[in-house]
Amino acid sequence: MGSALIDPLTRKLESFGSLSTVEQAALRRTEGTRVPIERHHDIVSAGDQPRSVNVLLEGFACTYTLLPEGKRQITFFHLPGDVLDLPSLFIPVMDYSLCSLAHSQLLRIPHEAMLALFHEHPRITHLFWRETLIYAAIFREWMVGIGRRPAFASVAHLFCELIVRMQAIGLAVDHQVDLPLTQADIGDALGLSSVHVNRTLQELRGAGLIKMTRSRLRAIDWHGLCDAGEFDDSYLHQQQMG
Amino acid sequence: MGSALIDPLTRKLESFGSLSTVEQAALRRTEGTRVPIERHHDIVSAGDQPRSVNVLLEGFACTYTLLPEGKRQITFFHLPGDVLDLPSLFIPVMDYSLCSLAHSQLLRIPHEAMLALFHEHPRITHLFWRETLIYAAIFREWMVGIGRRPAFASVAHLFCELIVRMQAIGLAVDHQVDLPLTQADIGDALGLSSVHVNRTLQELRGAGLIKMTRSRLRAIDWHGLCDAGEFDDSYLHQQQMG
DNA sequence: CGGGAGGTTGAAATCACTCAATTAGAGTGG
DNA sequence: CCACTCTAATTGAGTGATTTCAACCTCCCG
Repeated sequence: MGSALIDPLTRKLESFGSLSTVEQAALRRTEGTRVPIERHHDIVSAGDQPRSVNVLLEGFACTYTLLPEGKRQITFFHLPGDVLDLPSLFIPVMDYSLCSLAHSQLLRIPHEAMLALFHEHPRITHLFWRETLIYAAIFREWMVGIGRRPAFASVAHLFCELIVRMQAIGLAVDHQVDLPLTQADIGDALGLSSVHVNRTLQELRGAGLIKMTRSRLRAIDWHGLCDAGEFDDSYLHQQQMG
Repeated sequence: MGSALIDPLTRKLESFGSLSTVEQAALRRTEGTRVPIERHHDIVSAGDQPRSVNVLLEGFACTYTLLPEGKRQITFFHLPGDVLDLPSLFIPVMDYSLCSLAHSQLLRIPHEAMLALFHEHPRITHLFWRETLIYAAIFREWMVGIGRRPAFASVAHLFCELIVRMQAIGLAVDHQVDLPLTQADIGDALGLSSVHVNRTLQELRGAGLIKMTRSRLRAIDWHGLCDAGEFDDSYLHQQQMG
């Protein structure tokens, strides 16, 4: 059943480590329910105690936290192949919320199935742990950007990260990606107001670094964009580059 | 040899999950070399490819990243019991640097010994993984603070986090802790200038929330401090509270 | 041809930064 | 025990980045 469905997960895991045929087969055999989800719907909310884990098969999602005054901080953008709520396997209560940013497809896998997979395949366990550690590296890089980089560099860096991550799973060609992000989303990720994001995007366009329509981002000058964002992809620890 | 030394690690692991006597014994049996380290010395640097892992036995350390222009972003404060460079087990090249903030004691454990421990004790593996996930939750909370909270709340939140984490390992009594942080360190962690940190600390003192000497922090009004920082300790997922 | 979400613009206000000088403290050597 | 020194804390003034508020525009979709 999961057969073709779980492919994005396999592809993602293989973007930073290799799997044996046996392990690939075990992943494919893992049971799960396909769940479609509309744009801008919560997938899991802070405080929930999930009994299953959600794999993003298609679409786009984000992790976020809401502050008392109503401000929002997005703490991660999830791409196809990501396990959205892996922490729920080891930490019963969710401390963050998840929201779809585009019409998406999820694969819902029961905790038991996931834990059985880990039990039987230690290398898969290590790959998932490795993924957790790479996410932590991405978090650190976001902290650097939010804390110490001015808006221009910060936005450039985010775009570089997303393009490289999309490329690693085959969803970007030629530094060009579908990005269903509003300027408010970008601002909430980088700690900026949407007005300031708007002006910063104009600067990036003016500098000839990017072209951007409603839902498509293209890096016209990839090296220039990397420079502007002080971007060095080594922290993403990709096995291969696109 | 590691016998008495590894205790802080055991205590830390038990602060968010329980260990059997067998598992505790296995941890105690793990070989390692004790290494003292001066204040303000790098323990590991970005780009290194360590063959061993460092446990902080005593003292205080931080993870940081240096930007081209010389700015620094601290991305984590490590307390006794923390494994400082666990990622090096699964990710060969370090993407961050580590620095001691006080005279400290390390326990250096070879990668093989660590991996053997994981191989033989799956529950220890899961506890360490759980620790990694809790760190990720702390990272998210830092992003929220850096990105969306004004300085006053941001500093208050950081102090709350450190006091609770110190309490969990028995190093804080009565909301009072030894904190060998300069105002520049605090600023580099929160994305603020040291001048602004100075003024913010004066406000916190003026509001009757804290008392602070060079290396000692005391929350005079714990609830007030939590309010000011919008602090809710659930994201730290502590097993027990001190 | 509305309606609504998201993008764009301008002006005023604010938070935080930089620069530069001064003070306080802790440790050291004589 | 006192000068000396270095690091860290403090202060003031001027600047700059980013926010807020509020209005207006534009595009997409039904």
